[in-house]
Amino acid sequence: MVTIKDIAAMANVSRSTVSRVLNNSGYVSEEARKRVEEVIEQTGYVPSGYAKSLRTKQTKVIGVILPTIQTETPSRVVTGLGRELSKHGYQILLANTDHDKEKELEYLDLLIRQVDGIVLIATNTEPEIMEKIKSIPLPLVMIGQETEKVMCVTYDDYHVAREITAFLIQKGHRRIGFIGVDETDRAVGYMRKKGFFDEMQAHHLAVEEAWVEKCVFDIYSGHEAMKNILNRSIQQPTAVFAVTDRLAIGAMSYLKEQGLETPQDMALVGIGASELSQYVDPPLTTVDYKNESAGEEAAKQLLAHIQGKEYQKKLVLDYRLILRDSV
Amino acid sequence: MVTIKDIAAMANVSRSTVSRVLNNSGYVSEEARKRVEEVIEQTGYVPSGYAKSLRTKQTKVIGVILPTIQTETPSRVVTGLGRELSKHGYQILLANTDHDKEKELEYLDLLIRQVDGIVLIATNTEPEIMEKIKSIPLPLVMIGQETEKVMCVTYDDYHVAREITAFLIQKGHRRIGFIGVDETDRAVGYMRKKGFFDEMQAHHLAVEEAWVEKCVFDIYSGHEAMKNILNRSIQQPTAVFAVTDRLAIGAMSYLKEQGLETPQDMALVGIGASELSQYVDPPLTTVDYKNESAGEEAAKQLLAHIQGKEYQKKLVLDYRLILRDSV
DNA sequence: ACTTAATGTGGTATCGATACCATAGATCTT
DNA sequence: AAGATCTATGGTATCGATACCACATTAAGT
Repeated sequence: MVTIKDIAAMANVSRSTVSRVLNNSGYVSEEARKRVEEVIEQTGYVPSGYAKSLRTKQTKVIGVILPTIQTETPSRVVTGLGRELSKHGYQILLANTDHDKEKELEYLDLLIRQVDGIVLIATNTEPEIMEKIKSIPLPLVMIGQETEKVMCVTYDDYHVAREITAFLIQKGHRRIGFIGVDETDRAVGYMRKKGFFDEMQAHHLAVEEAWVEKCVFDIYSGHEAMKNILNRSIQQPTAVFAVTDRLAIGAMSYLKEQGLETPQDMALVGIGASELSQYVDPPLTTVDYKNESAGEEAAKQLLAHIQGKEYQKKLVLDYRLILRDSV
Repeated sequence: MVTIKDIAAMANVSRSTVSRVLNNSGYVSEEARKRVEEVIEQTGYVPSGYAKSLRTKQTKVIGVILPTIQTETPSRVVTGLGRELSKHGYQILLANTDHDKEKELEYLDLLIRQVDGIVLIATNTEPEIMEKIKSIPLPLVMIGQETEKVMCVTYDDYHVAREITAFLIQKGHRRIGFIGVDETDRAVGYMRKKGFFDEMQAHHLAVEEAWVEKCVFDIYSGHEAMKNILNRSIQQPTAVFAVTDRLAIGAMSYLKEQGLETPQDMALVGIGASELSQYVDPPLTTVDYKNESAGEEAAKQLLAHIQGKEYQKKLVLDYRLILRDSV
């Protein structure tokens, strides 16, 4: 492998001069610069990243910890992150936890000495992880979950839930079911649920226990939830609010199996604006969270922090209701 | 930041001994080991990855270049890659080209000095890129495209296309349309098309020009293709083979708009076994390429190569037809 | 013309780890 | 009992880059 030393020898200058050319720093004569650049061109020399990092304490790499890249939310966020980071010469080191909380901790430790900053697409806010996060001596931004003393880019899950619930009510629905997820996921599990119940209560509408289901994050789980709701309820709801599109689509597939029509027999809403949502039949009413922007914003704030510039500690992003035929 | 030197001082041993403890190499007395481990525990010391890399010439990082992570094929492959790589302590550096061929070249250069190996989820096999690839002094594996002298993990696109075409014919279809992509994508564009035409010819079935469309990789493009086929054909086909599920689903959405029934008015097949495919109405007949296995296999072969073990230069993976109601 | 500043270049220490060698004492051979 | 071998440890060079300083040389300022 060709090193800076070789380039220096071949161009008849010192390593220092080559380094100056490489980094466009200090004084270099046109003549010397040209010679060095030619040699670099000829040899296809690329500086060693780790040698550079060792000296400069900068890796130009951002670690991204996420639960999966198989669903649209994280993959969109990563796309946004990548787009913004690459503009500034940063790269992404991917740490996929596969929904394993242990690994989240492991990766945090592992990344510490390899990256300049960390983006955490979080799924839970348990104390153990929160403590670990606060102990990380590195700029870190959490996406999707709000926590004290940590940089966060979040969505307004509570008001989204209220708004979409209000929309169902406005459409005339009085008996509304709810398909949620575990509340250890504070944003998706707790806040969306709270928004739903608060809005229902504000309209003096009761929510029967039989109409409420807790799922994991997959389509089949939504299918089962709808089955449970229908089989268990004495008086059935006329609409169901599912906290993710995938759950709503699972629910819809069960309705279809039973020969029930959406929205006539049962209206449905989801959250996420997944690609699926517009191609199911009928197209699903949902909320666009603009995940790519979230990624871009997170990257911007993180880079600002790294570069010692001013940055926003908390950022709550905008959203957009997408009204389609499922209601 | 605490370094190996600090640990050595605190544990009253030399840096060499700490290094031996860290790497479980050479001789270390129980006593010394315990002292070192305690200090490491207390301080939360993590060795500097780049210092280590500089000395050992190993980064334990694999670069992954892909066109997007927003579609299921690459994201599944990356999941498989990650799963296998993390078992061996390797991490993934993600390079998203956003379908930009220029960036593919750039990233190849950029990664050279930062990773131990490269995985390329390729979309085209143009000479420029192929030459670059062959010049890379690093183990590299291509996924999804076959090329000479390069490690490849591929699918048997040609036979898949023949088989699924044969299936349509066996179901009684004689007039079959085709929605493909640009042939610079050799696997998806060229091989699948060739398989389709060869199988049709083997059955002495003609394919009218009006039934053939070339798309880009998105759902809307499939929608437009179906529109074109229907509007242009004098005698319309009774089935259409789309080379990806997304194209098929786009086509299906156009049929639905026009009040046409699948499969009665028009049968449809795709390739890819996307999650969407089972939740559209009717569920789509498609082919499962087991992308996660492809990722895992690619990782295994790449690691074998890196470790100087024996590895397979070419690997053609299995597939599975999934018969659903769209035919 | 003589100080001061700007330009250009090279030498050396250093980042934080590992590799490799030297050394010393304990244990084993024969 | 002398040499060989095993165990345990430390010292030093090194990986490939940058930082920083020292020193020329040239240009500018008064």
